[in-house]
Amino acid sequence: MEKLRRLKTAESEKISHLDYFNIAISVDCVIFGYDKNELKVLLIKSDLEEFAGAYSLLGDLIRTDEDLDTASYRVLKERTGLDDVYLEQVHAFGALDRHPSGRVITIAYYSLVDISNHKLQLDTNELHWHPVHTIRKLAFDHKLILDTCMNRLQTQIMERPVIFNLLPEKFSLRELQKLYEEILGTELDRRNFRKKIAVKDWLQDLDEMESNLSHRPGKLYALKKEFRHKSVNA
Amino acid sequence: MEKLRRLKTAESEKISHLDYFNIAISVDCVIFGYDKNELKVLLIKSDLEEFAGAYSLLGDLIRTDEDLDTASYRVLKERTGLDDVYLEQVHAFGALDRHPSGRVITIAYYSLVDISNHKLQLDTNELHWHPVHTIRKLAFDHKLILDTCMNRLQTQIMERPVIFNLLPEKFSLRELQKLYEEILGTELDRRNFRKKIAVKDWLQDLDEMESNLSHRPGKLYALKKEFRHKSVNA
DNA sequence: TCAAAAGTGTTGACTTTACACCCATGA
DNA sequence: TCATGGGTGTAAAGTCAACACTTTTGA
Repeated sequence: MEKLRRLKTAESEKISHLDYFNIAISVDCVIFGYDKNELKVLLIKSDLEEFAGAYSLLGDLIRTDEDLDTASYRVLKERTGLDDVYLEQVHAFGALDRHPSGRVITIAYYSLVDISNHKLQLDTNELHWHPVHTIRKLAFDHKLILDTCMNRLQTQIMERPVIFNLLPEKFSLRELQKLYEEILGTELDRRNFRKKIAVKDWLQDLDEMESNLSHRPGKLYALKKEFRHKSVNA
Repeated sequence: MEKLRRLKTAESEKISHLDYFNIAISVDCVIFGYDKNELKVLLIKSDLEEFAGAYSLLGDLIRTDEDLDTASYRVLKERTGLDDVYLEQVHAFGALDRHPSGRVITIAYYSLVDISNHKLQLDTNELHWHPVHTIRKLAFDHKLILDTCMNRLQTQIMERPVIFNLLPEKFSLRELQKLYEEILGTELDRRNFRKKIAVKDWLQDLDEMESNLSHRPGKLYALKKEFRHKSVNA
């Protein structure tokens, strides 16, 4: 009762799979920024007739010679000129009808950029920052993707030092707290917040103070060097 | 300085994208089972010459007419005959060299099945349950995928009632605790464990007892109906 | 009567929350 | 001198971890 089984070679398998090579695959990036106490996301006017007037996330088809993370870095770099951003893969979306051009499966990433420190050329290409809380609908399934990434961001900021990618290198605890409150949608007690952050031991005291304020200046901090990672995998 | 911009139609975009339709996309399922106090994963002998002798996860290319979750359900059903399993998407893997046949991006799922309750026809197709802790290497990047899914499982069981998909409908608290310990790789205090589970309020007391044991029988419980979901999205 | 596991509460350590006053700065 | 936010500690509540004895069953 022994069974003989022919081993396929990779090459023969490739041929038998050719049928399946007509699904396209893309990355879409939820690019978060923080400016004037508001969490924002970078959107572009959709260039598809089907979604005329609607905004969409920034994305592109994946090229055959780049892996997933590389593809999303490329999208970010091409669209914003930035390459020191935080990137994290969140989820794959593959509903049959999610793209009117045909079958496109997309891998969603969120990324965090420090708006203030970078001057994007936004005016040139219909690219704009939109306050996250004002966004009601987007092209494709991008609202769902945005919400999924927003949830992920909310859980991540409690667990790992990612939020600092949204801030300038030097920041005060007040600025940090405001950002937490904006992302979580809650108010936090100042004393308890400071204790919680102190325990995590993420921050370096810079021995510098804020300036140009109409009130008592606070100390400035920076994220400790050992936590400055640009992305997390798996 | 107004700019005129031609809107593409979905159809025209499709044509310009044809170049990109030569990346294949698959799903791979980490199918966990629990038997004889061991967490196991269902593996198949790789049918690629390049990985002769190695085992791999169960996966398949995605068909053009099925979405991601459907594809992984299909893989499960085809390979195991089961369709009442828990499935959850975990991560997309897309390294350039992860598949010797060419560019294949895979979406990894983990799934949980109750081994005892289902008789798979395992002998027919080189499909076997392997104790998770004994697995050192797998074909492709499947060891990485397994580890990623294992981590996800560990965090999920603390937060949501997913673990019950590995158990028969009726189980004792001792069986449940053993399973937690096996997945987490730790020992748990019995009294504290029972308190923790009680607080979560996931269980229905069946007013039945174990039987055929050579020691004092324990009460039997079942997961409350409202928690019996077969998968979670996003 | 032995072996095995069921069932059950309390204490101390730790963590989290709520809360108020004085201080430094620029307008 | 006013408005704004900086900086700080404590007490009470809640959560978590450690720990032991009696009971039930079948062999």
